Amino acid sequence: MGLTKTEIFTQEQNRIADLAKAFAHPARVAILQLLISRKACVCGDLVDELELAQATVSQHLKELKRIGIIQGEINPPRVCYCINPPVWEEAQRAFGALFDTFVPVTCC
Amino acid sequence: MGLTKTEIFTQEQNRIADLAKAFAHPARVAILQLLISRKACVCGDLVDELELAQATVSQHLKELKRIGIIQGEINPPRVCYCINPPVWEEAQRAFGALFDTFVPVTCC
DNA sequence: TTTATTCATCGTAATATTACAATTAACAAA
DNA sequence: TTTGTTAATTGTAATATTACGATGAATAAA
Repeated sequence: MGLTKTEIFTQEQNRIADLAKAFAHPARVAILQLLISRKACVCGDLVDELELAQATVSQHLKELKRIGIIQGEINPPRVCYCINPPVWEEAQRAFGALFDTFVPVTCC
Repeated sequence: MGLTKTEIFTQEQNRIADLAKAFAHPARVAILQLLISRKACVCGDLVDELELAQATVSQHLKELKRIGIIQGEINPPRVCYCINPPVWEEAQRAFGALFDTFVPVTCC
């Protein structure tokens, strides 16, 4: 099918899954890392850094914007992207909390 | 295409993306949470808990095993699953490090 | 006005993912 | 040996994702 049954999961589970998607492709990891390392918001030189077509980079940026973890400021003819702190911190908290719920136990 | 160009990314970026995939579907998040909450390793009652067909659950378990974040112990006719601590901690470290590299700056 | 630059969007092709029914495999118990 | 139970695997259908060329929109500069 390829169609996730979101209705049978909690809102939290669906949100975590969505936030994880921001990191679930190496190109998006690379984009996020670039946006962080160049403290100033990088624009389309992402295309130069990544060996991907401009349309492909734009598509990944769109997905990151949909999730909310980055924001873009139009500054014609350029667009300036950067991490969106509230959502970044939301992800940090959500994953941090999830990771912390596991306490190693002898098992199986 | 649907075919990720893994060769143009670093090993670290590809690994983070792979680890993120463990959390990038709400069913897998639910499975991981169940494996954690029932400290004893749950087996196929995952199928009862999740409103998903057995084959679907098995497929998600296979993906989680591929990533390495869970392990299964065959205990016929049952299989006992649990979190694989080293990989869980690898993910915790990897995401923790990534989250910490971002320091909020005024931007755009 | 024309031209150049940057980036989003559209269209398209190929592969991946999600989901499930049906089957198979592996074993315990009768 | 036969039967029952559990879970993996297979086959299949439908949707999603990834990637890119081409086009379009928006604006600055000439």
